[in-house]
Amino acid sequence: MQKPEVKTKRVTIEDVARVAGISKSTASRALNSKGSMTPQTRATVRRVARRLGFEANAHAQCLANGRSNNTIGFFSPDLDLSVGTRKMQDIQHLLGERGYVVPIHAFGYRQPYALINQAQLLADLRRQRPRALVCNNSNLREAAARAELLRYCDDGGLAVCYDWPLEVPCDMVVFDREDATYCATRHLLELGHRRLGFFINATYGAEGPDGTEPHRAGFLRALREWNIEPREEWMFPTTTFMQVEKGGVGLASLFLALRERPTGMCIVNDAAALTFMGEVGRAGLHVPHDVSVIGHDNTMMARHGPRQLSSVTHPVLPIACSVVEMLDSRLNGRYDGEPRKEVLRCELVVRDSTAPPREA
Amino acid sequence: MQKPEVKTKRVTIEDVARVAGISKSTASRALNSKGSMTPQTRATVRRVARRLGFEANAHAQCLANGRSNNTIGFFSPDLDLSVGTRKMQDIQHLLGERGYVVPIHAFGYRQPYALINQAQLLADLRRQRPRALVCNNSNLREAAARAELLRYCDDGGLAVCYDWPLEVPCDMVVFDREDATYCATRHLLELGHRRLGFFINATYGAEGPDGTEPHRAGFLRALREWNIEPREEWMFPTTTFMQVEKGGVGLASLFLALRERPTGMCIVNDAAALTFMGEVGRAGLHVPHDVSVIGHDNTMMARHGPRQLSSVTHPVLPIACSVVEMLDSRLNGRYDGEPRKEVLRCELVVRDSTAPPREA
DNA sequence: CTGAAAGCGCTTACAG
DNA sequence: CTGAAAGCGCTTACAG
Repeated sequence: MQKPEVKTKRVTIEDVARVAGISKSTASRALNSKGSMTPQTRATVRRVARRLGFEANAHAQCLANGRSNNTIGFFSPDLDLSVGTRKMQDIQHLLGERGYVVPIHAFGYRQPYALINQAQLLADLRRQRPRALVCNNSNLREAAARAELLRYCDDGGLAVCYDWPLEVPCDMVVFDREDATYCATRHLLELGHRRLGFFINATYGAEGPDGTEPHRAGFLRALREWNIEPREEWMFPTTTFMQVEKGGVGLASLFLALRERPTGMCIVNDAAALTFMGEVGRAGLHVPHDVSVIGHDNTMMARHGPRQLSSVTHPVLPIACSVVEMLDSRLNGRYDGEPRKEVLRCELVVRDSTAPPREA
Repeated sequence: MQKPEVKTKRVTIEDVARVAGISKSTASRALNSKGSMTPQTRATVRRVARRLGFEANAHAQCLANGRSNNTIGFFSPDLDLSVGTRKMQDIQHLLGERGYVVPIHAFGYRQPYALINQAQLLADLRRQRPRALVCNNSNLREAAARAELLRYCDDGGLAVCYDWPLEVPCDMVVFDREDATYCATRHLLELGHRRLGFFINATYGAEGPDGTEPHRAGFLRALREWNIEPREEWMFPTTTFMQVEKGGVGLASLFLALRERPTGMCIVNDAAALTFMGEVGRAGLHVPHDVSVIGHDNTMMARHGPRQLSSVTHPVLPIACSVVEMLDSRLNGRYDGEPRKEVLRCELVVRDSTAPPREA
């Protein structure tokens, strides 16, 4: 009683060996370019393998080898539509060039982070026994998830983390977010703004190791340097929209409802900044005359979109290169020392969404 | 001579069994909730496993089971910053809710597709023996890659493809792109435009099964219905920028250099449409008075950005739901018949980037 | 250069 | 309810 799809038996290395008239051992060596043997034999085995359509079972190989040799797990709680994904693209690509397969274990914004069991997912990934791990830990919220990562490292697993400082004994590339928002805010202050608002979307709102959200910290530091007291009602509430653009829409309505408004807005994320500009513009306000806006990340849309947006850069490619270089040096044994940490910073890009305030 | 990191031997199910004082077989059953046994025993085994930090080796399980039970491979030649990724988010999420782990094998835009060996990557994925495969085949260009997919299906592998019609015997959800661009173009025609331009970025330019690119085909069909001859110089050359926004910038400079310009532009991709609007706006043209613009996908930025953009929707969630439903019904044996095919369509969303042409 | 054998870590009939 | 044994498909010392 066969099922409609006759699941033909998979061809194994044993089949290849039999047809080629040699042993499994030799077949394996021929296929993996190991040991020495007659070029003759090697060629025959390969030909037979091709003809039979042999494909080594990756699981059996991993089991025999102890560790999968060329797959690197990529873990990221984020799969955004912006710089986060761009970094993943770059890292995956650079690693791909070096011969690695890098499946991405990421999670989009369909639901609040709280509902995703990050620890479980990391554990699942670890059970795959990848050769190494690349981990974007910027939204690795649960302590349990961090514990999983720590455990992976303690077990001798090779990992490189990026984007966020974390107390894990592995190489790390961090982007100085505090500094980024500080730079953005300072730009507004230097233009003469004294009434400043701040907004961040929840998807960017992970907390730093010291318990404070770094973007907010950078904003407050700049204000402190200028001896300005932050105004409660201008520290706009973090929204939990999974689509950051919606955050900008909500922000605009709060802003417009205000009796007394800031003259400058520091918004952590270009997309949110652009939708904010769109909404207040349609409400009759003029940017930058009525309100200056500075975003974060310096995306393509900030540069070339319908309205240009001042922003601070997010060093996507440098971060990716550093991650890959660190990983590669470990994989090749070029480096075998203490965990390294590299910090990368933003640059300010001024465009016409920021100008001195009207009253100045 | 031990290496600095003493790679402690991994704890196996054998260790668990030994400590718990029972056999491997029983330990396995206890951990996997199979067979029947004293609640006592089961509890003991689980406790021991937890205490020892046992984690089943996924490869060994797959090998023993014949097929990995809960990982579904997700293959996509794209990892964009728009609807493509949004669909992946949704599919991954919906599948995750059903208990599956869905690592994404995708490839970003760092380089032209030509340089990526899709066939090799698909073969690698297949060697992982996933429970099933979800495949976004919209940029599955190489015949070799298609052959790999076909082979996977022929070998009895379970797959669901989406986004693009392909001659593969598996369930399929396709978005009618020809129709989408037809609708967008018709909107311009109905407004009275007769001089129409068309632009598509290479990343969207895969060809349909009949050898024509469907968006272009939809554009031409609309023109034909209105008895309008397409003008060579207004069929703007497809650019190969990996970042679609740049496509809009290049398009703008070509457009501005034209002696005689179209009054309406049909642009396949909102991001490109928005950067186009930005660039021509800064060159002194007014949208929609000097030129009407309609995009594709109806993204958040089209709705809430600095300039609102008419667009046609891309049914992200419906596509994702259909894909998951089809897959789920097969996995659960609720359906076991012939390959199914579902076609989804766009809706037109009119905003203020389109208006009747000046001369009308 | 090549082959027989052991082993990777699990699961699952098959006996008891 | 539980255990001994076979087997999943490969690789790699170890002999020859």
